[in-house]
Amino acid sequence: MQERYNPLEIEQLWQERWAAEQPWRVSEDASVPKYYLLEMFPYPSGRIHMGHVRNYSIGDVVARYKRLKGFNVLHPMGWDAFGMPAENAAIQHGTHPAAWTRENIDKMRTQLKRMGLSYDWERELATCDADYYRWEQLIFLRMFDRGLAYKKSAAVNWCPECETVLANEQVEDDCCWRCDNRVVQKELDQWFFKITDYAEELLAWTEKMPGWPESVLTMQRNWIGKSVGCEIDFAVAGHSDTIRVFTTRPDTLFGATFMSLAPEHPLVDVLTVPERRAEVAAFIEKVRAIDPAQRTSDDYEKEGVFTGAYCINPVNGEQLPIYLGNFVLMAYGTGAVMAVPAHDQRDFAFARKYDLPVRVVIQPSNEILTAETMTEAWEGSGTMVHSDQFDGLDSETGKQKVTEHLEERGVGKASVNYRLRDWLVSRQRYWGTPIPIIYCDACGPVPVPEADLPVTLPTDIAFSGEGGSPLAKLESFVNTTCPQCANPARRETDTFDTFVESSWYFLRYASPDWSTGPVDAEAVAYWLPVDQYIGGVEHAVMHLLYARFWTKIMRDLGMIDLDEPFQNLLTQGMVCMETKACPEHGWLYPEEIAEGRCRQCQAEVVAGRNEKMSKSKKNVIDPDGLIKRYGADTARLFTLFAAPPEKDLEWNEQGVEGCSRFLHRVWRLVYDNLALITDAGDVAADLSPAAKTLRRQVHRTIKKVTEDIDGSFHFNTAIAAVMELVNSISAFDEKGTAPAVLREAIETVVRLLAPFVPHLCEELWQHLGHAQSLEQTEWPHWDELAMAAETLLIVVQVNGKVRGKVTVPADADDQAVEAAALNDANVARFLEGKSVRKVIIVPGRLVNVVVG
RNA sequence: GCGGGUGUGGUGGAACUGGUAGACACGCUAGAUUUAGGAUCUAGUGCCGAGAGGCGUGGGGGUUCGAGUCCCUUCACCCGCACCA
Repeated sequence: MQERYNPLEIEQLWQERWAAEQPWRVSEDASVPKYYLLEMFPYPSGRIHMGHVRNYSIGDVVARYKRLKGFNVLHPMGWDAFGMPAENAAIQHGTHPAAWTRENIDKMRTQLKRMGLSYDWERELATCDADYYRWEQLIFLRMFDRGLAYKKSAAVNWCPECETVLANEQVEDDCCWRCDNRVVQKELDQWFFKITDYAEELLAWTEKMPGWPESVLTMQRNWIGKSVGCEIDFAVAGHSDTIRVFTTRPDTLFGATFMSLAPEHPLVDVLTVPERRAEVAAFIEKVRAIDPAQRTSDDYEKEGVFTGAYCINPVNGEQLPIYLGNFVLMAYGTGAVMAVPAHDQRDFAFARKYDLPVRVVIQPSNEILTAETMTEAWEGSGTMVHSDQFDGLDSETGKQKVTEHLEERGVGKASVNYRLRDWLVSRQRYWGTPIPIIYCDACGPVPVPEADLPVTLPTDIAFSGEGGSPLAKLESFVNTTCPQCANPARRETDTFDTFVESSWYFLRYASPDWSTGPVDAEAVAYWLPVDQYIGGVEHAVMHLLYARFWTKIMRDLGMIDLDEPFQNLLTQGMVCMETKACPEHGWLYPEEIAEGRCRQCQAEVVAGRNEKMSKSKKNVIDPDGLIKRYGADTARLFTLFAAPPEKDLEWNEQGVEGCSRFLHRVWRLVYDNLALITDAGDVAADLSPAAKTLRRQVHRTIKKVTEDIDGSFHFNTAIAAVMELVNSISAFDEKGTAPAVLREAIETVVRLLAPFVPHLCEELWQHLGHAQSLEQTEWPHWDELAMAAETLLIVVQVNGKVRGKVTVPADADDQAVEAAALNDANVARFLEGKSVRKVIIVPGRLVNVVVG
């Protein structure tokens, strides 16, 4: 054994051995309990970043721990390989997206292997493989067949200069990122998945997922946004049309004083009176340019325009003017809102601005509202007034009664609305899964026959960044024949949102080479659900909701028997770092800064905020350098020790040194004591007090580390506990007389650290004389007997302030503890001249003496 | 704006069900030692105070024998918001 710990050398050795032996390949084995551990797969950007290092280090600890606990652990890795960056690289550097992506995958695979992560690499998959996406196309066809995939018009960001669709990310201050021209909203025919059909089920299951963080479930519930209410039809005066509204407050119907329509509402054209057309058109044009999220915020100035038309309130026959409002969205509800200014803040603001009447119909219990004196809407409950036969009802009962009344008269019905919208899945881009549809002039949209799958993404293609999707310009791809009538036809050139690929990769891992369908149902039945899913909190809603939806789709298509894909979810925090900028050159990488100054212009660098590490802000640390300098074990240990996984991790390079130092200490601990413990026998029955104390700590540490890993993933405190044990072993001064206790202690350190720093521990385990790998061992057990203490330290307070500490036998009763506490010299000092009113005893912990 | 989080020493963080606030580590200070090594070892290190002691978990208020933890209120920061992945 070498005197010095040389991480780079031993890590290379063990990684070579792992590559040759592939110890983490698994197959189904009904005789062993399975454990499916999954970390969110990466986008192959080319380099791993600290977020990956953290995510995969966390996962690897759990994978290695579960194997030692006897589970058959599935721990796969793959690549979310489609996406915009590959296409951007093609536009900017002329590289082909496929080549760029493959190269990046190779680089990142090497980096992940360099970290010593225990994956079953045989199951590796990349979503850009036709063998993967062909099954996605198949599932799409079956969804299309059942009406779960459909086309409708939707607005996209459009750059008139580049004549191309822009992602939200490509829009900077309402302008195109490439040409800086103003972006407009354009209506295009788009593919949607009917996730709204599953809204109720997705919502209901959130009540049955105890393995998920409550915060994530809450976010998903809010995203689905179920609201119970009522649809009401308003006839339009002088027209045959009616306007349907959705409201959660039918009890306020008598307070409606006007109607607000979304600018995109289909009736706008029909209703608007000729003399107001110009004004209405101008208003629609203005609203279109604004981001919907912005225009519906409470802060945004409420604006509208009168159409000149009126509708009729079905309960009292009143004529209500019809306006367009910038705060009404076509995508939510029916795109029309009955306006009740007295009881809705947005309507109130609108009414005050356009001088429309306010009518109070709900009176709260603690004040009297009047339309003239109100400064904001009363949105709470109360008693119904000015509502004819409903007067005097409380508003909750009123909701029901008014709904019943409308239903009887056939002008309304109880209804449920969701905030959730159908999933827009088509993208006007090249680097994605082709949507398998053919457009025929005679037959319309025709699905590609399943036997013709996959529709392969062509590779002979040019990228300019202008003129829309490159696929649409490739005649050899576009031109085809109709599968139904054999006449010339055109292929769909849109591709899928990359969220589609990531919605089922975890199912494919169960049988990655299955060639007769998306998955082998038996393999899925064995491995799924994922027992532990780990990934960034930023995926709390979209990815995790789409994956749940897709699982239910595959279930309903009869492909799998599974309701929910992820049993337990751990959402890790982000890795953050302070952004730094030069007034001249903008954001700077750490290496572009020397002594607080910009290397280029010597200007003083301005520190920004702590934000998520991102290339655009240049506040990134390249894990490669870290690994090259300290080794993978130190990099892993540091990310795990710096913070508990669910919290954001603020990057601080200095802590790395400490972790490296600790591993050197562990190495020395073994090296220095090797001769002493090599021939140590069993632990003796009668131990000295010091040996007993060390042994007690050994077993308490086993318990602590086990519970920290298994229950809460609090690896930082697990590591701290082992550090404390190492400190105690170093300070143990009976090493020569109690070698068996010393050996047990040292071996425990090595075994407990194995999931965290596997290379080092395997190496030390070998030096400790074990022929078998640590992986063949069982996770250590703790011995309650060895943990028991003979004395306890009791804190003594006087009026809640600590005044002393006493040591008592572990079996002392309350009386004895109280006597010992009152006897303590410093405590006695504080009791002098005062009378004891009460003594509170917390067994095993504390005595509080209350004096007056 | 809506939704979800976070806030504790100079720094990262610890604290079981309301019971010693600051474990462990970084940094810093002093000393020792050395075959000068990304060294190691010993002691110290929340703030104020000579000390006794007092003060301290973003701010303000409350409940309690006792509050980082529970309640009310307020501030600051971070993440997501449907075409980034």
